Amino acid sequence: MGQRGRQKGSIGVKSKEALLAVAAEEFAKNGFHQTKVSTIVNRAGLTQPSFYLYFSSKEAIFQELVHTFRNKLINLTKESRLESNLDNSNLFTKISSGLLAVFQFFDDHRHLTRIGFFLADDAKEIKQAMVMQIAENLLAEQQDNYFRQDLDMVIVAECIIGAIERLTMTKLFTGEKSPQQLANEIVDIYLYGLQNTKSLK
Amino acid sequence: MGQRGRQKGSIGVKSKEALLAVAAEEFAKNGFHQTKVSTIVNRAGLTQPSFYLYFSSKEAIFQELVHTFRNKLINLTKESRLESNLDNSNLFTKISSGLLAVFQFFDDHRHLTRIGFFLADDAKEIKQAMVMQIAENLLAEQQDNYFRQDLDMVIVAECIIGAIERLTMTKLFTGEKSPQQLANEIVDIYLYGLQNTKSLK
DNA sequence: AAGATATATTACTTTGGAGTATTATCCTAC
DNA sequence: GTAGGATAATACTCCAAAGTAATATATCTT
Repeated sequence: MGQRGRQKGSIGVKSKEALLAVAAEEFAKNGFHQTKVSTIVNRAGLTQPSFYLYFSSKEAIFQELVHTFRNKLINLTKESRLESNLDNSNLFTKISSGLLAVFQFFDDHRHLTRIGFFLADDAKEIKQAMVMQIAENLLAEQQDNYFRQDLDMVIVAECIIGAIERLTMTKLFTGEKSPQQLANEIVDIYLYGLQNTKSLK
Repeated sequence: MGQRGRQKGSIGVKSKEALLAVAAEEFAKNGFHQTKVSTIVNRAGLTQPSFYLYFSSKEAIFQELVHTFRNKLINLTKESRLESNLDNSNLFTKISSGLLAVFQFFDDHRHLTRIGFFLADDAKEIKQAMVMQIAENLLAEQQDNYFRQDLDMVIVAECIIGAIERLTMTKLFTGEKSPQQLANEIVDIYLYGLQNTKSLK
């Protein structure tokens, strides 16, 4: 238990990674204030001062996790933009695959997602950025006359992000639905609406 | 400033109400942990020990606010259920007026809403209850063949609550949109969908 | 083999902020 | 006008948890 001094080769990178991994888990489970530095270091097999060898404060390690989330998310966005250029499938599939990428990403990074998307102070801005990007895409399709002309696409984008938020927590993270299912169901609802077009009324 | 002893008639009810009002504002603005009991009592023109005359702990006053929110919301639900029975307008108006009531309520109780709907630990259950209720209503309309038969109404309800959450924060509380506008826009989107039915494709 | 450096520990300080012991003042009832 | 309950203030205690000073040990370099 807890050797002193320098370990073989590792140069402490392992300790830092261990701290980040445990911190992600703890923050995701308990939020920022409920999470104690002492818990993080204990679970990482270290002691308090070692923590401050790698991070200047509790705030700092939290921000590093938020940053990681944001960067990964930005990369995802870039990738899926490239893909969708090559994509000549129909509208449903096009939109659905974009959503799929998001849900898949959230599912693959549950802890980071809880931190960066739900807990962080900057979650607001992160979501705002996503809204803008979705609104932009929707607007393009609208101008191509795929969508109704009378809709405010920013509002639509807000609704979609709201739906994503909610379904991520209640259906994805509970394991009730797969990323693919959620992507399809959202597109189905938003594209075609609830109304029975063969309605008898 | 700050007389000692009993005040005329008031029996301390005023102090309690002042504390609740200030606490609602502070919690809504800064969240639970960032809010200090010392700030609450200062702003209410009292001192720390007086606080504990009315509430057993900081947690207790927060819970009382959450409780108030929940009760008001439940009353709202009861009322709007009565109204919708008398209502023989069309589908759009029916759904819209239900949503309007919710947005109107949130707008009228911004602090309580932030606390009970976004900050509280029980927010999850409160929303869950709303989802179930909406899902129930939707299901009835679906069985009457107003809505497509192939949709999972729980998922739809989740999406709608997500949209409500999001629009409440970004459009209602910022003053960008009125309750009526939001209610109409949501119904429009969800009922008819995005797709251009007169599409040229 | 001997610094030098990185990594870790033991044991401590500090502080913000929740909650309290005690005392004082005002109002009502008798 | 005085006893007693209610409402308030002064001046604390207490504790959890962040952060630090001083020190020890393992490995790398030459």
